[in-house]
Amino acid sequence: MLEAALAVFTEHTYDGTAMPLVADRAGAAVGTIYRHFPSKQALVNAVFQHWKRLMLEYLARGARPDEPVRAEFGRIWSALRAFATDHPTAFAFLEHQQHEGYLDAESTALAEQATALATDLVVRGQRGGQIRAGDPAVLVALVYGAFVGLSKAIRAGTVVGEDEFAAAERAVWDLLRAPDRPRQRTP
Amino acid sequence: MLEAALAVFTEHTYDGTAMPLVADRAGAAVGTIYRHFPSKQALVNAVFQHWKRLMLEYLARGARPDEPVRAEFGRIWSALRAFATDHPTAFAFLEHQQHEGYLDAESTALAEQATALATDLVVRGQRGGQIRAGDPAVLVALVYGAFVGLSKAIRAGTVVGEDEFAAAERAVWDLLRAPDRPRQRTP
Amino acid sequence: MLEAALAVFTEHTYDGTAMPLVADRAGAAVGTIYRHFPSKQALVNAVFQHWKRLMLEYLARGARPDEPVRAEFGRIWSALRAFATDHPTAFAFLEHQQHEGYLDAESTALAEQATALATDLVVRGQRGGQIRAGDPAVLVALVYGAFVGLSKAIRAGTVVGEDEFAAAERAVWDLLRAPDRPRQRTP
Amino acid sequence: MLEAALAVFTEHTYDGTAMPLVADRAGAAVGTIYRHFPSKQALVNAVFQHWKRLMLEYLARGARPDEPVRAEFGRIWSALRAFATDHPTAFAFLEHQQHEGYLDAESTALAEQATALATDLVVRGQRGGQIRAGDPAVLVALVYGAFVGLSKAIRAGTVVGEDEFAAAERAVWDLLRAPDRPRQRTP
DNA sequence: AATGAATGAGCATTCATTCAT
DNA sequence: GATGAATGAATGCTCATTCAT
Repeated sequence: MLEAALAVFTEHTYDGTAMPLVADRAGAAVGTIYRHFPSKQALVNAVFQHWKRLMLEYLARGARPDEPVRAEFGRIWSALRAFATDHPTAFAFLEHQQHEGYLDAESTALAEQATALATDLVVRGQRGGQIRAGDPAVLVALVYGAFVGLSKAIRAGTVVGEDEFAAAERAVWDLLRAPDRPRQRTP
Repeated sequence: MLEAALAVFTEHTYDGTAMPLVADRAGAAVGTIYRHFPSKQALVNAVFQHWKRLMLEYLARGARPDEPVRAEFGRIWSALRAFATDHPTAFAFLEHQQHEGYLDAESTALAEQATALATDLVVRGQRGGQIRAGDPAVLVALVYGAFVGLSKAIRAGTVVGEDEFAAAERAVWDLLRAPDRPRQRTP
Repeated sequence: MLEAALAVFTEHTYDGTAMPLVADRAGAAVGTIYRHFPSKQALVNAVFQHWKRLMLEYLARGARPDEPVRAEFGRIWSALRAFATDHPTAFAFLEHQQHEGYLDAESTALAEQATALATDLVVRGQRGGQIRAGDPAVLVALVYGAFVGLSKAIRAGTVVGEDEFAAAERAVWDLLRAPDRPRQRTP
Repeated sequence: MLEAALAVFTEHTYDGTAMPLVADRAGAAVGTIYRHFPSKQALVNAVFQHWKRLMLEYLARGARPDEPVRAEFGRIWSALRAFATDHPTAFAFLEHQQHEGYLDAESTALAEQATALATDLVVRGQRGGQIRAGDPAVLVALVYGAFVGLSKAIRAGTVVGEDEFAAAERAVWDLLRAPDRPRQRTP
């Protein structure tokens, strides 16, 4: 049922989705949905939380304490990629802007958890000199934005192979990583 | 009226926006909107086209033929920044995903025009060796995505000063630019 | 303008007709109609009265006092025919049932005038023995109904030539005329 | 619900009838109507077909093969009378002109079926010499028109008793029947 | 627990009418 | 006098939600 709701919400927007449509897709009756979720809003939030949690699991998977920042970035990038590949609809749904209107506190908290994870990485990288200086929030925004842009392009039809994806990862790391000292000084 | 429509569409989604709401915001009656636009869909498209065109103007502004690629990137970045600063709501509206359902051919064409502009820059940069190899569509997706991510953060409350913005520009250029040869070879 | 109103009211029903449509057809602006008629209802009534009056003129035309009943019937039949031929749209409009909702007192009075004229003929014919006995209202209803049915068929596409029309007139007169005494009694 | 729809459509015209009005009359909510009929147009057609079919049943009732034409006419007349008496609103509804705009193919076919039935009778009567010569369509139009005119009068308040009705039937048969030969020749 | 018919507020859109130009 | 843009109530229709089965 969460599956069905995810599909139609992603296809039609929250406001553009009629409950009967969700029911049809789920192969259940409207009334049945209301037995499990008190309202449409509760349903989207359940959907959001379900997949955001799964995404967080992907991100946490294989994490090692004291992992080098560069490697951690690579692992996170791969995790995002895996999630977006395994659950493309879910990823599309999660990244849609304008969830603001109907997301509840728990959903918002979950979303922030993902951001916190990324911010933490950036901060550690900055401390260790591997990641360039500047507001971590800005860097996270740029990097996550880049990833979202890429996924959007993929969903829109751009074919991105294994190599291409790895190249993209390196490109984004170049966005993040501290510039070489010599380069900065010499004209 | 385009102003009012922009505001409410951005706040509430296309489907989430009721025409009376547009009317209220415009300080006009519902019927009046229908004198100017035959339907809600025509209205969003008018809004989309109006601001997309303005954005294209910003991007074209100050362009010089034979401008070096690095400089051109900087100018485009500044143009985007200027547009997003001057018309934050419009920028938010334009970058919303899921426009697909209701945009007409002309709107889509306009959107592609902007992408073409960016792709063109990337291709030229690749030919000249300033921009890294790879599918230009992927690079454009990453870069535009990064910019969108940044604007989203700004709209969400992150304060980004002049310096910070310039730093972000350099970071994104690092995403784009061809890596230094020596760095790749030496351990 | 009455012409235009007649046309659209006949094509679309009173309720189904929008004032802008009347305006378009009349080649005038909507406001202009309201300069001449205070409301849509006033307009239909003007239309109704205009053509009902004309129809009454047709019926009165060529009337002779002390004309034999049979001849008078023929003349009235021809008058109806002439009116329905000269102003087919007007005839169609006038004969539409369900005028009740919006016709005012004067329109109703005019309609009754036509009925009175026919009833008077029937009563005189009954007194003179040329027209069969029975409630004159019933006979008038049958005869006028027959004429309306015929016009409807014509408007629907049935082609009715001069001879056919004369034959129809004789048939309807047979409906009206007193049956021959001998026929009733002798087998 | 068909009952309620019939009532309001007959009182107010198709275009003049608002769906909430139908709902009120049916003692149901607007949405409920739309569970049973996909649109207002579908509703009128359902109403039309329901009663037109019933009327056809009335007409078919008691038909005998090889029934003499005169008797068949009487039976049909009685059937019409019975239908118009049992279902006066339905009869009024069915006979309103200008159904053209919204009736669908099936409704139209049903209407033609009734006409065909009458035309068939006339043709047989003409072959047997009982019914006067001439375009059967014209005769059917006159006769059905006469019946409609009568019903209209009745609905408008004219009281028509059993005898009166039988007399009307004879009068209309006189419209239809072939004139006596002798009458035509002798002065 | 599941169903889906019923509800009525709400939506996009139209239309009679007004009124500044 | 004529115009047609503006108005907002009303229309056909949809949809989140309820509830008897």
